[in-house]
Amino acid sequence: MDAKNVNRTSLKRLSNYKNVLYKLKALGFVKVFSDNLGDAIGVSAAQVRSDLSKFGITSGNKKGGYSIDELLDNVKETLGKDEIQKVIVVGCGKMGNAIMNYSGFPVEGMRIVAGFDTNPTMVSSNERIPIYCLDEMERIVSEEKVRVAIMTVPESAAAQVFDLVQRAGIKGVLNFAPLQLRSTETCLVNNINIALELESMFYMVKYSLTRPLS
Amino acid sequence: MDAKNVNRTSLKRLSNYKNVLYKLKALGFVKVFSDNLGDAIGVSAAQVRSDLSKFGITSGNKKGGYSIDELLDNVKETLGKDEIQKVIVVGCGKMGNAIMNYSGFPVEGMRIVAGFDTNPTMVSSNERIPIYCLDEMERIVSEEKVRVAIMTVPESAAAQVFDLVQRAGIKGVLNFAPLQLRSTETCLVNNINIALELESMFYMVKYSLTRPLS
DNA sequence: TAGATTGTTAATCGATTAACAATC
DNA sequence: TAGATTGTTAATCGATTAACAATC
Repeated sequence: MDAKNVNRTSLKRLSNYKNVLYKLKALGFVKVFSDNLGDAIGVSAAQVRSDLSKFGITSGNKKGGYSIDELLDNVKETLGKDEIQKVIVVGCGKMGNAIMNYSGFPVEGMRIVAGFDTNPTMVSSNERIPIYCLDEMERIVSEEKVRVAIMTVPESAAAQVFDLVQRAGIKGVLNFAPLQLRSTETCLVNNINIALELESMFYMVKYSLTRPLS
Repeated sequence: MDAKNVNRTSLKRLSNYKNVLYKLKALGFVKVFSDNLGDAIGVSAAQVRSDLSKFGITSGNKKGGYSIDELLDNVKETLGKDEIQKVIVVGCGKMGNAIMNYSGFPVEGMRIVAGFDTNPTMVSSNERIPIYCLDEMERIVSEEKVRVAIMTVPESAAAQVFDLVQRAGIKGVLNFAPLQLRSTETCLVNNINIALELESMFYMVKYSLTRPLS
């Protein structure tokens, strides 16, 4: 695999291919062409083949396309879906609770194991997920071997909580706080700023830039 | 302004500059250099100047840098923050309610005017925002002159609701449903897929790709 | 003035696309 | 076999960065 070209964009496409493959499989399909996969997520067939090749997936059959089962296995293995991916939610307000109850996560392979809050008496509406006090984070993260956290805290708490999260040994953060956190040497941050997304949307609409977004 | 280079990435950076400028202003600063702005959001000074220039903002002063007030006015005008930006939330489950109560939106210039749901008897925890039945969408959107919607519906309803949203006259959609919607000729879609973001995060962490994300 | 910073142009970098040999 | 599709290489495209003239 050509690691230098692997970036968030190509990874998200790979995840997307996986979703499409599951759907095709559910519909009873057995084979798929790069052309079909491209159509399904709105990219070119060349892009699909280039992506798969980049991740070292070359199970395609000239003329015959790809076996869905085989391709799915390869993609799942590449994305690490062979093992269960644990994640914690830090900040159990409305947004944190919404994510803890989010139905869009794939059933297999991804699991929210705990929530954390300054006020842990608030109970997850999803009773299966325990909520702890922030200062128990290091213990739980270590015990459960969690490496990824979702941060849904208010802006005012974000910087301080990010320190805590890093000290707990978390290696990757999906940050929903409206504050751009910077990746450090040991912890990777992916910022999702809803206000920013919305603002860019207003602009695009205002100037009728109805071309597809990247 | 050089519209052909305007894309979501540069727009989000512009929004980011605005946030930084507000913070600097609050701290009592009067002047700022492209170098400072770049540091603040983690891009180069050249990128900052290139962005501003692209949006037709050339209020900089050689040697003196930029006046924060003047630059802020220019950025706000470019982003259309001179007028109030109305938005509706379609799907008032946990995620929809979390967004209706989201504290990260700038106080000025951005306002959620209504929520919509198949079951409109559920009341917004934020009492200021009324919740209507889906079939009232066209009327409200027209009366309130809304152009942008946030979609927080289950995957199973997404395609159908997207049709409804388009028929109501919405021109831009921020989609949180775990299903990639495609932009049409008249309606621009920005997909935010939390599961996808999380999955790419797992991968990056797994291979210790702790380089900053794009 | 001398030093420093902008705005813009040219150079670089990286990602997407087109083309095509290999081959089922 | 002939036609079609992969995997990869080369060409293209676009975005970022470096460089620098203009100038405060």
